[in-house]
Amino acid sequence: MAKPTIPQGTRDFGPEVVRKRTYILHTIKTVFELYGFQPLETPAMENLDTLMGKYGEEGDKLIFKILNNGLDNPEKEKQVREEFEKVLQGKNTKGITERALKYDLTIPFARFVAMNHQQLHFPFKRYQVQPVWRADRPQKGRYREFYQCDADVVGSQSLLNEVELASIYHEVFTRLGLNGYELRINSRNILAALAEICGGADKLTDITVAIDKLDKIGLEKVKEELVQRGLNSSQVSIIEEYLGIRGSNPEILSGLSKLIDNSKTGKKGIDELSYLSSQLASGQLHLVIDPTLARGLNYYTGIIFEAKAPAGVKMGSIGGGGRYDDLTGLFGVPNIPGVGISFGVDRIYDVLEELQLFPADVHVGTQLLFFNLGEAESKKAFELLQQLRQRGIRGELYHEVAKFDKQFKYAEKKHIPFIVIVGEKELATQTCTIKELATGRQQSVSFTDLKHHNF
RNA sequence: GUGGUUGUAGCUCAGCUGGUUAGAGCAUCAGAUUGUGGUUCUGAGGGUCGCCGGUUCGAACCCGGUCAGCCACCCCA
Repeated sequence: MAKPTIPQGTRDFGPEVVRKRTYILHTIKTVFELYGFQPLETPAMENLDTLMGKYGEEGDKLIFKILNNGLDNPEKEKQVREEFEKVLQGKNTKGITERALKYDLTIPFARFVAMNHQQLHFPFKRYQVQPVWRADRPQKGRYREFYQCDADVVGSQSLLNEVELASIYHEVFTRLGLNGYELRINSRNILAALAEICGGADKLTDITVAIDKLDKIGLEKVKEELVQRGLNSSQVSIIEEYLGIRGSNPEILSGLSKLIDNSKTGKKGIDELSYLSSQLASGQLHLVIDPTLARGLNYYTGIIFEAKAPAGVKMGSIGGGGRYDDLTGLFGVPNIPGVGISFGVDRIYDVLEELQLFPADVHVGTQLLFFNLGEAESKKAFELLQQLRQRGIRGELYHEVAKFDKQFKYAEKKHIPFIVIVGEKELATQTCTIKELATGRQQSVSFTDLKHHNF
Protein backbone atom coordinates (compact mmCIF):
# COMPACT_ATOMS: atom_id res chain seq x y z
CA MET A 1 0.00 0.00 0.00
CA ALA A 2 1.46 3.30 -1.09
CA LYS A 3 1.64 6.10 1.43
CA PRO A 4 -1.48 8.26 1.26
CA THR A 5 -1.09 11.85 0.13
CA ILE A 6 -3.30 14.90 -0.28
CA PRO A 7 -3.81 16.80 -3.54
CA GLN A 8 -1.20 19.34 -4.55
CA GLY A 9 -1.63 22.68 -2.90
CA THR A 10 -4.02 21.49 -0.19
CA ARG A 11 -3.32 21.21 3.52
CA ASP A 12 -4.42 19.33 6.61
CA PHE A 13 -4.79 21.54 9.64
CA GLY A 14 -3.90 19.86 12.93
CA PRO A 15 -5.54 20.78 16.26
CA GLU A 16 -3.01 23.48 17.15
CA VAL A 17 -3.32 25.18 13.78
CA VAL A 18 -7.10 24.95 13.74
CA ARG A 19 -7.25 26.64 17.13
CA LYS A 20 -5.14 29.53 15.90
CA ARG A 21 -7.12 29.86 12.68
CA THR A 22 -10.36 29.72 14.63
CA TYR A 23 -9.09 32.53 16.82
CA ILE A 24 -8.53 34.72 13.76
CA LEU A 25 -11.81 33.79 12.08
CA HIS A 26 -13.79 34.21 15.28
CA THR A 27 -12.34 37.68 15.78
CA ILE A 28 -13.25 38.70 12.25
CA LYS A 29 -16.76 37.24 12.40
CA THR A 30 -17.42 38.89 15.72
CA VAL A 31 -16.52 42.28 14.30
CA PHE A 32 -18.62 41.69 11.18
CA GLU A 33 -21.59 40.92 13.40
CA LEU A 34 -20.84 43.99 15.48
CA TYR A 35 -21.38 46.07 12.36
CA GLY A 36 -24.63 44.39 11.42
CA PHE A 37 -23.40 42.02 8.75
CA GLN A 38 -25.25 38.73 8.25
CA PRO A 39 -23.74 35.34 7.43
CA LEU A 40 -24.10 33.70 4.02
CA GLU A 41 -22.86 30.41 2.63
CA THR A 42 -22.94 29.28 -0.98
CA PRO A 43 -22.15 25.84 -2.48
CA ALA A 44 -18.61 24.63 -3.02
CA MET A 45 -19.48 24.22 -6.69
CA GLU A 46 -21.22 26.53 -9.11
CA ASN A 47 -22.45 26.06 -12.64
CA LEU A 48 -19.52 26.67 -14.92
CA ASP A 49 -21.50 29.39 -16.75
CA THR A 50 -21.72 31.36 -13.54
CA LEU A 51 -17.95 31.55 -13.20
CA MET A 52 -16.58 31.62 -16.75
CA GLY A 53 -15.65 35.00 -18.14
CA LYS A 54 -15.82 36.76 -14.80
CA TYR A 55 -12.15 36.72 -13.90
CA GLY A 56 -10.52 37.52 -17.21
CA GLU A 57 -8.69 35.17 -19.52
CA GLU A 58 -6.11 34.15 -16.93
CA GLY A 59 -8.78 33.61 -14.33
CA ASP A 60 -10.74 31.24 -16.55
CA LYS A 61 -7.71 29.00 -16.84
CA LEU A 62 -7.43 28.76 -13.07
CA ILE A 63 -11.00 27.60 -12.46
CA PHE A 64 -11.16 24.02 -11.19
CA LYS A 65 -13.60 22.21 -13.44
CA ILE A 66 -15.50 19.14 -12.41
CA LEU A 67 -15.80 16.25 -14.85
CA ASN A 68 -19.33 15.16 -15.64
CA ASN A 69 -20.43 11.74 -14.49
CA GLY A 70 -21.41 9.04 -16.92
CA LEU A 71 -18.78 9.82 -19.55
CA ASP A 72 -17.96 6.11 -19.71
CA ASN A 73 -21.48 5.25 -20.85
CA PRO A 74 -20.89 3.22 -24.07
CA GLU A 75 -24.03 4.59 -25.70
CA LYS A 76 -22.67 8.12 -25.54
CA GLU A 77 -19.14 7.27 -26.56
CA LYS A 78 -19.22 8.92 -29.98
CA GLN A 79 -20.75 12.12 -28.68
CA VAL A 80 -18.33 12.29 -25.77
CA ARG A 81 -15.35 11.90 -28.10
CA GLU A 82 -16.60 14.77 -30.26
CA GLU A 83 -17.12 16.94 -27.22
CA PHE A 84 -13.67 16.12 -25.96
CA GLU A 85 -12.17 17.28 -29.24
CA LYS A 86 -13.57 20.71 -28.43
CA VAL A 87 -11.94 20.61 -25.01
CA LEU A 88 -8.59 19.93 -26.68
CA GLN A 89 -9.11 23.15 -28.63
CA GLY A 90 -9.50 25.04 -25.39
CA LYS A 91 -13.26 25.34 -25.48
CA ASN A 92 -15.49 24.36 -22.63
CA THR A 93 -18.32 22.07 -23.34
CA LYS A 94 -21.27 21.00 -21.28
CA GLY A 95 -20.89 17.49 -22.57
CA ILE A 96 -17.69 17.11 -20.57
CA THR A 97 -17.96 19.60 -17.72
CA GLU A 98 -20.73 21.86 -16.53
CA ARG A 99 -19.77 22.51 -12.90
CA ALA A 100 -16.72 24.01 -11.23
CA LEU A 101 -15.39 24.68 -7.74
CA LYS A 102 -15.90 28.27 -6.73
CA TYR A 103 -13.01 30.59 -7.43
CA ASP A 104 -13.88 33.39 -5.04
CA LEU A 105 -16.79 34.51 -2.86
CA THR A 106 -17.74 37.65 -4.74
CA ILE A 107 -19.17 36.14 -7.92
CA PRO A 108 -21.24 33.51 -6.06
CA PHE A 109 -22.51 36.33 -3.86
CA ALA A 110 -23.44 38.37 -6.93
CA ARG A 111 -25.23 35.31 -8.29
CA PHE A 112 -27.07 34.93 -4.99
CA VAL A 113 -28.14 38.58 -4.98
CA ALA A 114 -29.25 38.37 -8.61
CA MET A 115 -31.35 35.29 -7.82
CA ASN A 116 -32.88 36.67 -4.63
CA HIS A 117 -32.97 40.42 -5.04
CA GLN A 118 -36.74 40.55 -4.73
CA GLN A 119 -36.63 38.94 -1.29
CA LEU A 120 -33.68 40.88 0.05
CA HIS A 121 -33.88 44.07 2.07
CA PHE A 122 -31.44 46.64 0.84
CA PRO A 123 -28.86 47.57 1.76
CA PHE A 124 -27.96 43.93 2.23
CA LYS A 125 -24.86 43.40 4.33
CA ARG A 126 -23.41 39.93 4.33
CA TYR A 127 -20.20 38.25 5.40
CA GLN A 128 -18.95 34.95 4.10
CA VAL A 129 -16.09 32.73 5.25
CA GLN A 130 -15.55 29.70 3.03
CA PRO A 131 -12.86 27.86 1.13
CA VAL A 132 -12.27 28.63 -2.54
CA TRP A 133 -10.18 26.74 -5.10
CA ARG A 134 -7.73 27.75 -7.79
CA ALA A 135 -5.86 25.52 -10.23
CA ASP A 136 -2.75 27.64 -9.78
CA ARG A 137 0.69 26.26 -9.14
CA PRO A 138 1.28 26.48 -5.39
CA GLN A 139 4.09 28.57 -3.94
CA LYS A 140 4.82 30.62 -0.87
CA GLY A 141 1.54 31.76 0.66
CA ARG A 142 -0.44 30.46 -2.29
CA TYR A 143 -2.54 27.35 -2.19
CA ARG A 144 -5.01 25.53 -4.40
CA GLU A 145 -7.53 25.51 -1.58
CA PHE A 146 -7.69 28.47 0.75
CA TYR A 147 -10.19 30.42 2.80
CA GLN A 148 -11.59 33.77 1.87
CA CYS A 149 -13.22 35.99 4.36
CA ASP A 150 -15.40 38.68 2.80
CA ALA A 151 -17.87 41.34 3.85
CA ASP A 152 -19.93 43.26 1.30
CA VAL A 153 -22.72 45.80 1.31
CA VAL A 154 -24.96 45.86 -1.74
CA GLY A 155 -27.76 48.20 -2.65
CA SER A 156 -26.28 51.43 -1.34
CA GLN A 157 -24.20 54.19 -2.91
CA SER A 158 -23.46 55.84 0.39
CA LEU A 159 -19.82 56.44 1.23
CA LEU A 160 -20.77 55.75 4.81
CA ASN A 161 -20.36 52.08 3.87
CA GLU A 162 -16.73 52.70 3.02
CA VAL A 163 -16.31 54.41 6.39
CA GLU A 164 -17.81 51.38 8.11
CA LEU A 165 -15.64 48.91 6.22
CA ALA A 166 -12.50 50.90 6.99
CA SER A 167 -13.52 50.86 10.65
CA ILE A 168 -13.96 47.09 10.48
CA TYR A 169 -10.39 46.72 9.26
CA HIS A 170 -9.23 48.87 12.12
CA GLU A 171 -11.26 47.00 14.73
CA VAL A 172 -10.18 43.54 13.54
CA PHE A 173 -6.48 44.38 13.30
CA THR A 174 -6.55 46.11 16.66
CA ARG A 175 -8.22 43.13 18.31
CA LEU A 176 -5.61 40.84 16.77
CA GLY A 177 -2.86 43.06 18.15
CA LEU A 178 -1.65 44.19 14.72
CA ASN A 179 -1.33 47.79 15.78
CA GLY A 180 1.16 48.72 13.14
CA TYR A 181 -1.07 47.79 10.22
CA GLU A 182 -1.68 50.33 7.48
CA LEU A 183 -4.86 50.84 5.49
CA ARG A 184 -4.23 52.35 2.09
CA ILE A 185 -6.96 53.82 -0.03
CA ASN A 186 -7.31 55.26 -3.47
CA SER A 187 -10.18 55.79 -5.88
CA ARG A 188 -10.64 54.13 -9.21
CA ASN A 189 -12.01 57.48 -10.38
CA ILE A 190 -8.60 59.06 -9.82
CA LEU A 191 -7.01 56.39 -11.98
CA ALA A 192 -9.73 56.82 -14.62
CA ALA A 193 -9.05 60.56 -14.68
CA LEU A 194 -5.36 59.86 -15.08
CA ALA A 195 -6.15 57.65 -18.05
CA GLU A 196 -8.32 60.41 -19.52
CA ILE A 197 -5.51 62.93 -19.25
CA CYS A 198 -3.16 60.44 -20.84
CA GLY A 199 -5.39 60.55 -23.86
CA GLY A 200 -7.60 57.52 -23.57
CA ALA A 201 -10.00 55.94 -21.17
CA ASP A 202 -9.21 52.68 -22.92
CA LYS A 203 -5.75 52.85 -21.36
CA LEU A 204 -7.16 52.47 -17.85
CA THR A 205 -6.47 48.74 -17.57
CA ASP A 206 -2.95 49.06 -18.95
CA ILE A 207 -2.19 51.86 -16.53
CA THR A 208 -3.62 50.13 -13.46
CA VAL A 209 -1.90 46.83 -14.18
CA ALA A 210 1.45 48.58 -14.55
CA ILE A 211 1.04 50.90 -11.55
CA ASP A 212 -0.01 47.98 -9.39
CA LYS A 213 3.49 46.57 -9.76
CA LEU A 214 5.28 49.70 -8.57
CA ASP A 215 6.04 48.28 -5.13
CA LYS A 216 7.51 45.15 -6.59
CA ILE A 217 9.46 46.23 -9.65
CA GLY A 218 10.17 49.92 -9.15
CA LEU A 219 9.50 53.06 -11.17
CA GLU A 220 11.83 52.37 -14.10
CA LYS A 221 10.31 48.97 -14.83
CA VAL A 222 6.82 50.41 -14.55
CA LYS A 223 7.72 53.02 -17.15
CA GLU A 224 9.11 50.31 -19.39
CA GLU A 225 5.92 48.34 -19.05
CA LEU A 226 3.80 51.40 -19.85
CA VAL A 227 5.78 51.96 -23.04
CA GLN A 228 5.36 48.30 -23.88
CA ARG A 229 1.66 48.67 -23.38
CA GLY A 230 1.57 51.41 -26.00
CA LEU A 231 1.84 54.71 -24.11
CA ASN A 232 3.94 57.50 -25.58
CA SER A 233 6.62 59.37 -23.68
CA SER A 234 4.53 62.43 -22.76
CA GLN A 235 1.82 60.14 -21.37
CA VAL A 236 4.42 58.22 -19.39
CA SER A 237 5.79 61.43 -17.93
CA ILE A 238 2.30 62.47 -16.77
CA ILE A 239 2.05 59.13 -14.99
CA GLU A 240 5.50 59.62 -13.53
CA GLU A 241 4.42 62.99 -12.18
CA TYR A 242 1.29 61.35 -10.74
CA LEU A 243 3.30 58.61 -9.06
CA GLY A 244 5.54 61.24 -7.56
CA ILE A 245 2.74 62.74 -5.47
CA ARG A 246 3.67 62.08 -1.86
CA GLY A 247 3.19 63.43 1.62
CA SER A 248 0.48 63.64 4.22
CA ASN A 249 -3.11 62.94 3.21
CA PRO A 250 -3.97 66.67 2.72
CA GLU A 251 -0.77 67.16 0.74
CA ILE A 252 -1.59 64.25 -1.53
CA LEU A 253 -5.13 65.54 -2.03
CA SER A 254 -3.89 68.94 -3.08
CA GLY A 255 -1.28 67.35 -5.34
CA LEU A 256 -3.97 65.30 -7.00
CA SER A 257 -6.17 68.38 -7.39
CA LYS A 258 -3.48 70.19 -9.31
CA LEU A 259 -3.04 67.30 -11.70
CA ILE A 260 -6.56 66.07 -12.39
CA ASP A 261 -9.05 68.50 -10.90
CA ASN A 262 -10.37 69.70 -14.23
CA SER A 263 -11.57 66.19 -14.97
CA LYS A 264 -15.08 65.52 -13.69
CA THR A 265 -14.22 61.95 -12.80
CA GLY A 266 -11.04 63.10 -11.14
CA LYS A 267 -12.93 65.57 -8.99
CA LYS A 268 -15.31 62.83 -7.92
CA GLY A 269 -12.40 60.66 -6.86
CA ILE A 270 -10.84 63.48 -4.87
CA ASP A 271 -14.17 64.13 -3.15
CA GLU A 272 -14.44 60.47 -2.19
CA LEU A 273 -10.96 60.38 -0.74
CA SER A 274 -11.31 63.62 1.18
CA TYR A 275 -14.68 62.56 2.59
CA LEU A 276 -13.28 59.25 3.80
CA SER A 277 -10.13 60.71 5.27
CA SER A 278 -12.02 63.48 7.07
CA GLN A 279 -14.63 61.08 8.47
CA LEU A 280 -11.92 58.83 9.78
CA ALA A 281 -9.34 61.42 10.74
CA SER A 282 -10.41 61.59 14.36
CA GLY A 283 -9.89 57.91 15.16
CA GLN A 284 -6.66 56.01 15.48
CA LEU A 285 -7.10 54.54 12.02
CA HIS A 286 -3.91 54.28 10.07
CA LEU A 287 -5.50 55.54 6.87
CA VAL A 288 -3.09 56.45 4.09
CA ILE A 289 -4.11 57.86 0.73
CA ASP A 290 -1.90 56.11 -1.78
CA PRO A 291 -2.15 57.22 -5.42
CA THR A 292 -0.02 54.24 -6.46
CA LEU A 293 -2.60 51.78 -5.17
CA ALA A 294 -4.35 50.27 -8.17
CA ARG A 295 -5.53 46.68 -7.52
CA GLY A 296 -5.71 44.42 -10.50
CA LEU A 297 -9.39 43.60 -10.50
CA ASN A 298 -11.26 45.37 -13.21
CA TYR A 299 -14.70 45.56 -11.69
CA TYR A 300 -13.79 48.16 -9.08
CA THR A 301 -15.25 51.60 -9.83
CA GLY A 302 -14.82 53.78 -6.73
CA ILE A 303 -12.82 53.62 -3.53
CA ILE A 304 -10.30 50.78 -3.33
CA PHE A 305 -8.69 49.43 -0.15
CA GLU A 306 -5.56 47.56 0.67
CA ALA A 307 -4.46 46.54 4.16
CA LYS A 308 -0.77 46.09 4.78
CA ALA A 309 0.99 44.18 7.52
CA PRO A 310 3.05 46.21 9.99
CA ALA A 311 6.28 47.50 8.49
CA GLY A 312 9.13 45.11 9.13
CA VAL A 313 7.11 42.01 8.38
CA LYS A 314 7.91 40.71 4.94
CA MET A 315 4.35 40.28 3.87
CA GLY A 316 2.45 42.40 1.43
CA SER A 317 -1.27 42.76 1.46
CA ILE A 318 -3.29 41.13 4.24
CA GLY A 319 -6.62 42.39 2.95
CA GLY A 320 -8.22 44.32 0.14
CA GLY A 321 -11.44 45.47 -1.40
CA GLY A 322 -13.32 48.23 -3.09
CA ARG A 323 -16.49 49.57 -4.61
CA TYR A 324 -18.13 48.11 -7.68
CA ASP A 325 -21.12 49.74 -9.26
CA ASP A 326 -22.73 46.97 -11.19
CA LEU A 327 -21.75 43.50 -10.13
CA THR A 328 -25.09 41.76 -10.58
CA GLY A 329 -25.40 43.26 -14.05
CA LEU A 330 -23.44 40.22 -15.21
CA PHE A 331 -26.42 38.15 -14.10
CA GLY A 332 -29.10 40.32 -15.69
CA VAL A 333 -29.97 42.46 -12.67
CA PRO A 334 -28.56 45.96 -13.24
CA ASN A 335 -28.17 48.90 -10.89
CA ILE A 336 -27.22 47.15 -7.69
CA PRO A 337 -24.04 48.88 -6.48
CA GLY A 338 -21.87 47.49 -3.75
CA VAL A 339 -18.67 47.73 -1.81
CA GLY A 340 -16.73 44.98 -0.10
CA ILE A 341 -13.58 43.99 1.71
CA SER A 342 -11.67 40.78 2.18
CA PHE A 343 -9.25 39.46 4.80
CA GLY A 344 -6.32 37.22 3.82
CA VAL A 345 -6.57 34.64 6.58
CA ASP A 346 -3.48 32.62 5.70
CA ARG A 347 -1.31 35.69 5.53
CA ILE A 348 -2.70 37.14 8.75
CA TYR A 349 -1.88 33.79 10.36
CA ASP A 350 1.72 34.02 9.20
CA VAL A 351 2.03 37.61 10.41
CA LEU A 352 0.62 36.80 13.87
CA GLU A 353 2.97 33.84 14.07
CA GLU A 354 5.97 35.93 13.12
CA LEU A 355 5.12 38.68 15.59
CA GLN A 356 4.09 36.14 18.25
CA LEU A 357 0.72 37.75 18.69
CA PHE A 358 -1.37 34.66 19.33
CA PRO A 359 -2.70 34.75 22.91
CA ALA A 360 -0.98 32.37 25.29
CA ASP A 361 -4.19 30.49 26.01
CA VAL A 362 -5.09 29.93 22.37
CA HIS A 363 -4.23 26.23 22.80
CA VAL A 364 -6.30 25.61 25.87
CA GLY A 365 -9.12 23.28 25.02
CA THR A 366 -9.55 21.05 28.03
CA GLN A 367 -9.34 23.11 31.21
CA LEU A 368 -8.71 20.33 33.68
CA LEU A 369 -7.73 16.69 33.86
CA PHE A 370 -8.76 14.26 36.58
CA PHE A 371 -6.06 11.72 37.29
CA ASN A 372 -7.11 8.10 37.16
CA LEU A 373 -5.75 6.38 40.27
CA GLY A 374 -7.87 3.27 40.68
CA GLU A 375 -11.35 1.90 40.26
CA ALA A 376 -13.09 3.51 43.24
CA GLU A 377 -11.03 6.69 42.76
CA SER A 378 -11.92 7.10 39.09
CA LYS A 379 -15.57 6.43 39.79
CA LYS A 380 -15.64 9.36 42.20
CA ALA A 381 -13.54 11.46 39.83
CA PHE A 382 -15.98 10.82 37.01
CA GLU A 383 -18.89 11.88 39.21
CA LEU A 384 -17.13 15.15 40.12
CA LEU A 385 -16.11 15.71 36.52
CA GLN A 386 -19.71 15.40 35.33
CA GLN A 387 -20.76 18.04 37.87
CA LEU A 388 -18.14 20.43 36.51
CA ARG A 389 -19.13 19.72 32.93
CA GLN A 390 -22.68 20.69 33.89
CA ARG A 391 -21.24 24.08 34.74
CA GLY A 392 -19.63 24.31 31.32
CA ILE A 393 -16.11 23.51 32.44
CA ARG A 394 -14.26 21.47 29.85
CA GLY A 395 -12.70 18.48 31.55
CA GLU A 396 -11.41 14.97 31.05
CA LEU A 397 -10.70 11.89 33.12
CA TYR A 398 -7.52 10.05 32.18
CA HIS A 399 -8.62 7.01 30.24
CA GLU A 400 -6.93 4.33 32.38
CA VAL A 401 -5.05 3.81 35.60
CA ALA A 402 -1.47 4.88 35.01
CA LYS A 403 1.59 6.29 36.68
CA PHE A 404 1.58 9.95 37.62
CA ASP A 405 4.31 10.58 35.15
CA LYS A 406 2.18 9.51 32.21
CA GLN A 407 -0.87 11.45 33.29
CA PHE A 408 1.16 14.60 33.83
CA LYS A 409 2.67 14.31 30.40
CA TYR A 410 -0.73 13.89 28.81
CA ALA A 411 -1.87 17.12 30.49
CA GLU A 412 1.20 18.96 29.29
CA LYS A 413 0.89 17.80 25.71
CA LYS A 414 -2.69 19.01 25.58
CA HIS A 415 -1.89 22.30 27.30
CA ILE A 416 -4.33 21.48 30.10
CA PRO A 417 -3.75 24.10 32.82
CA PHE A 418 -5.16 22.22 35.86
CA ILE A 419 -5.02 18.65 37.10
CA VAL A 420 -7.23 17.22 39.83
CA ILE A 421 -6.05 14.35 41.99
CA VAL A 422 -8.57 12.01 43.57
CA GLY A 423 -6.64 9.17 45.17
CA GLU A 424 -6.87 6.97 48.21
CA LYS A 425 -6.10 9.80 50.65
CA GLU A 426 -8.58 12.14 49.01
CA LEU A 427 -11.35 9.55 49.11
CA ALA A 428 -10.76 9.13 52.82
CA THR A 429 -10.94 12.88 53.52
CA GLN A 430 -13.60 13.71 50.91
CA THR A 431 -11.30 16.27 49.29
CA CYS A 432 -9.42 16.55 46.06
CA THR A 433 -6.09 18.11 45.23
CA ILE A 434 -6.03 20.72 42.49
CA LYS A 435 -2.73 21.58 40.93
CA GLU A 436 -1.99 24.37 38.48
CA LEU A 437 0.68 23.06 36.19
CA ALA A 438 2.23 26.34 35.13
CA THR A 439 2.96 27.50 38.68
CA GLY A 440 3.07 24.20 40.54
CA ARG A 441 0.64 25.66 43.08
CA GLN A 442 -1.50 23.06 44.79
CA GLN A 443 -4.57 23.28 46.96
CA SER A 444 -6.99 20.96 48.69
CA VAL A 445 -10.71 21.43 48.06
CA SER A 446 -13.58 19.43 49.53
CA PHE A 447 -15.79 17.45 47.17
CA THR A 448 -18.75 19.70 47.95
CA ASP A 449 -16.81 22.93 47.34
CA LEU A 450 -15.40 21.70 44.04
CA LYS A 451 -18.76 22.35 42.39
CA HIS A 452 -18.32 26.10 42.83
CA HIS A 453 -14.56 26.26 42.56
CA ASN A 454 -13.22 28.81 40.10
CA PHE A 455 -10.60 27.55 37.71
C1' G B 1 1.32 27.66 -17.97
C1' U B 2 7.24 28.56 -17.92
C1' G B 3 11.89 27.92 -15.31
C1' G B 4 15.01 26.54 -11.06
C1' U B 5 15.81 23.52 -6.77
C1' U B 6 15.09 19.63 -3.09
C1' G B 7 13.30 14.48 -1.64
C1' U B 8 17.44 9.52 3.67
C1' A B 9 13.59 7.20 10.76
C1' G B 10 7.46 10.54 13.23
C1' C B 11 10.56 15.67 12.90
C1' U B 12 15.42 18.32 11.66
C1' C B 13 19.41 16.63 9.09
C1' A B 14 24.60 13.82 8.29
C1' G B 15 26.19 10.04 4.96
C1' C B 16 33.64 11.16 1.68
C1' U B 17 35.73 10.10 -5.46
C1' G B 18 29.82 4.62 -6.19
C1' G B 19 32.16 -0.39 -1.89
C1' U B 20 29.91 -5.04 2.33
C1' U B 21 25.25 -4.65 8.07
C1' A B 22 22.68 3.59 6.27
C1' G B 23 23.91 7.18 11.15
C1' A B 24 23.01 11.54 14.86
C1' G B 25 19.86 14.89 17.61
C1' C B 26 14.87 15.58 18.95
C1' A B 27 10.35 12.78 19.53
C1' U B 28 8.19 7.79 20.99
C1' C B 29 8.24 3.42 24.26
C1' A B 30 10.40 0.83 28.65
C1' G B 31 13.33 1.17 33.16
C1' A B 32 15.92 4.06 37.25
C1' U B 33 10.95 6.27 40.03
C1' U B 34 4.18 1.85 43.27
C1' G B 35 1.20 9.67 45.06
C1' U B 36 3.67 14.69 42.02
C1' G B 37 5.31 16.43 35.50
C1' G B 38 9.09 19.72 32.95
C1' U B 39 15.74 17.90 34.52
C1' U B 40 19.10 13.70 34.34
C1' C B 41 20.80 8.67 33.30
C1' U B 42 20.21 3.62 30.96
C1' G B 43 18.06 0.72 27.24
C1' A B 44 14.66 -0.42 23.10
C1' G B 45 11.70 0.02 18.77
C1' G B 46 11.49 2.57 14.23
C1' G B 47 14.07 3.20 7.16
C1' U B 48 11.71 -0.77 0.09
C1' C B 49 17.15 6.13 1.11
C1' G B 50 9.80 9.50 -2.79
C1' C B 51 8.39 5.99 -6.90
C1' C B 52 9.67 3.40 -11.74
C1' G B 53 13.44 2.17 -14.98
C1' G B 54 18.74 2.35 -16.76
C1' U B 55 24.36 2.21 -16.22
C1' U B 56 27.67 -0.94 -13.05
C1' C B 57 30.64 -6.81 -10.31
C1' G B 58 28.25 -3.34 -6.85
C1' A B 59 23.75 2.62 -6.49
C1' A B 60 21.18 6.58 -0.94
C1' C B 61 25.21 8.51 -4.31
C1' C B 62 25.64 8.47 -11.61
C1' C B 63 21.70 8.85 -15.83
C1' G B 64 16.38 9.09 -17.66
C1' G B 65 11.38 9.40 -16.40
C1' U B 66 7.59 10.29 -12.82
C1' C B 67 5.29 12.16 -8.31
C1' A B 68 5.56 15.59 -4.30
C1' G B 69 7.55 19.90 -1.57
C1' C B 70 9.90 24.62 -1.88
C1' C B 71 11.36 29.11 -4.81
C1' A B 72 10.93 32.59 -8.94
C1' C B 73 8.03 34.28 -13.35
C1' C B 74 2.91 34.98 -15.43
C1' C B 75 -1.23 36.07 -12.44
C1' C B 76 -3.20 36.69 -7.88
C1' A B 77 -5.26 36.01 -2.10
